[in-house]
Amino acid sequence: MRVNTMSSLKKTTGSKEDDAELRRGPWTLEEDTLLVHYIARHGEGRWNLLAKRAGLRRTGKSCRLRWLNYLKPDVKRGNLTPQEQLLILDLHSKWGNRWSKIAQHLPGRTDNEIKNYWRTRVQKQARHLRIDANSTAFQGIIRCLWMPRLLQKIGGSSAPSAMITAQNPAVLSQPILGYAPPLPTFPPPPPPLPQQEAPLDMSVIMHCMEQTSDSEHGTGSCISSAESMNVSQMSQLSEYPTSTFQTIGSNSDYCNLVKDCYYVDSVCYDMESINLATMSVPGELGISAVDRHMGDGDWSGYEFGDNEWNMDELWPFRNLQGKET
DNA sequence: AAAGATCCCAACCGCACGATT
DNA sequence: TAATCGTGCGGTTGGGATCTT
Repeated sequence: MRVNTMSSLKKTTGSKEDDAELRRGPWTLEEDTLLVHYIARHGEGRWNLLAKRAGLRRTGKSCRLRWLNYLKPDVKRGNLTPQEQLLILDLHSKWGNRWSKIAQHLPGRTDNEIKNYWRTRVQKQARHLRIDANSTAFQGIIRCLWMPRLLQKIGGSSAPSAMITAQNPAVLSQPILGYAPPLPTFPPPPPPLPQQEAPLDMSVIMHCMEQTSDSEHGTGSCISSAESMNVSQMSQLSEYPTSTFQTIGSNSDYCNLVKDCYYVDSVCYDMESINLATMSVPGELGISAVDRHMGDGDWSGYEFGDNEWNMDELWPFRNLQGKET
């Protein structure tokens, strides 16, 4: 446990008396033990008093935070599961940065952990694309790209092209951590897509993104933020060719964008056919010509890893991302 | 192998708000 | 009614771990 091996303590910014009295910085194993034993005997609450009586030279706030975020027995450690990630994305689209409220729907996960996840994984992607993480465009990308991918992962498909379909209700009807989405309202999916679908025109996509990101008043997203897309709808997204998908959303350009991205990455996996050198990418996205090269990435062989599951794996533009400067 | 860059997350901070004195 | 206390929340930071060059 990293935090317990660290012995350095930051200096307080308070008075000299405070310096002598209060410890800050990483908790030691001894402090953890004191806190756990005290709470086991006397319970939580009255944190300032608790800190004194337990013999901890910590503020009540610090004790409370340590207990809630780390020591409490039901705190879950480790990577967030795809189900949890999906739930976070969905709930954040509804409630915004209401971390504690979101955390209430993820048993064992703390608001701090969810907040960290959002900042380190989700906002990072928004920064890479020079899109406001709270913009309609980015919300749409999350709903129409990442969430279907998470559903794909949840469905347990080993091959990237395997889809979660309406014919696979065993997957779709399962509530995620007690979160039961509404039933789908989509029409039956069309026949499978032909593999000779026209190559993706990335310049059109980027153009759509630019326009959509400029439209911040509710019409930009293919899925209304007011009425969130349910799990089945998201999964069925993948069943629709672009032409069909156009009819679903309120903004056909944007829906084409997200559909095309998802379609190309998850069905075709033939990024070799995209001539990146000729692409015209709006400057707003800040993707340099160099960064657009796919040389480092091997899209044709790309697969989702089984052990690791993070946003980078879900991100269709990951090989287009420039390094942050 | 080493240095620098980046990632990640535990912990801190300030503020708000309700309860209590 | 005002002051104080306890708690909770969201934003930010520090620094070890990991990755890249």
